[in-house]
Amino acid sequence: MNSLNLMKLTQYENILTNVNRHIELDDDESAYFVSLIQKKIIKKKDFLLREGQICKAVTFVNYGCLRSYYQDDSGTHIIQFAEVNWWIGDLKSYVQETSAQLYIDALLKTEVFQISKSKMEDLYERIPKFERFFRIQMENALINHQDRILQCQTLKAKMRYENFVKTYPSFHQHIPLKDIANYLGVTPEHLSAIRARY
Amino acid sequence: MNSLNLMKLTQYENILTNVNRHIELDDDESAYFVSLIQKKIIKKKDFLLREGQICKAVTFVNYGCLRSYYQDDSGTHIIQFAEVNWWIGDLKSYVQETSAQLYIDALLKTEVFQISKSKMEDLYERIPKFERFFRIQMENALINHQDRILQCQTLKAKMRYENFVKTYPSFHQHIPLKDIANYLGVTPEHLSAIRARY
DNA sequence: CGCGACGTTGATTTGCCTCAACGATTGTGG
DNA sequence: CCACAATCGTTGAGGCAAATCAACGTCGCG
Repeated sequence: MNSLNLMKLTQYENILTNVNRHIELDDDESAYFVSLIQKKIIKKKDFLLREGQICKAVTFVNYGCLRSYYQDDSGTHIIQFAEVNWWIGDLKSYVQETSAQLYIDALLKTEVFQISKSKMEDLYERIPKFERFFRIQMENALINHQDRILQCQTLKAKMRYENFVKTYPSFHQHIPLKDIANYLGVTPEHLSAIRARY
Repeated sequence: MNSLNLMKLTQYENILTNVNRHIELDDDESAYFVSLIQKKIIKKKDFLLREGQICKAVTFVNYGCLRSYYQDDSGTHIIQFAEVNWWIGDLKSYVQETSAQLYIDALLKTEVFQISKSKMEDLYERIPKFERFFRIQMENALINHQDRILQCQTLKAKMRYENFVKTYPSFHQHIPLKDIANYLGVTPEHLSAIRARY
């Protein structure tokens, strides 16, 4: 491991730490992994993905904040926010190689690390541990989604909002109220009314 | 491959076909895989899992129909139905080894194949392809859950019901209306009213 | 500075829930 | 095999949570 490699690794600290929560990489593996990464800066309000494109990479947020949403004639529907250390993408489009149904854009200036699908396949081939990593990643995402479905069906808007604030306290900083309302599945007016009642 | 093994494999046709949708197994691998399976019959209304237990296995439905639900003071909330060729479990409990929040019971006499967590770990060790299989499995489940969250937030009960019927036409056979209503997040009365308006 | 986006408030409407009552169906014990 | 109970689907009346529509003040940004 030479100093060039070390330099390279420091800027990838976030993502390496994230990966190391579930699998252990030695230095060569880390170096190979980061060599697959493509870095990208997205300006506020710019798009990382648009409906109709094919989502060809998995994305990790190194700083900033992204938002994925679905759009139809009845409006936009926010699926997910992704801050630092979150993964995001249009999974369906990525897996099935069909056109994306989601838009992904930036609420702030955001830096992401992307690994293309073909490089992901190389990665799985060369370091099979990553199959495990992304399986665990998917499992955790699935658990969160199950919780969200449950909440969406069983809780009134007030409780959903309180849970949201408790679960993602940091999201409040960047995310406008109307987006939180949208994510929670209520109108901004109604969320505003809820907050007015402390 | 001797005839004993062949005999063993035929009764595992469903699950092997299911696995082979995403990964290819040779005969030895198939034999090893099925050797990990524990078979279980669940009578109608009996439980496969109860709240508070730890979910120690992944479950595949060979025939019949299961139902997973969450229970609290406000009642029961159905998370999922699982017919033939579906996988089911309390993922959170399984992954984190915490007590289950879900009940799983049978709507019909049901046969399941189970693989315990410790055997799953052996399986991942010995046939790493299975990491891939379950990663894909999780990805697909996640895609479904995303769709469901979207529907739950954007569609009125009538549309949700129509989509349900279209997506899972076979579920109608076994599953009582009140359970479908519960799964969709509406009252049986309301669903009944919806159906009355053709 | 002026425009547009955002958060707030209020009046009205609506989708869905709650509660209650009633046949029809299923299942169970005698 | 029947009688009875329990469960299920349906219908209707009344109530509530949240949507819709509209108006208004504030703020950030070009």
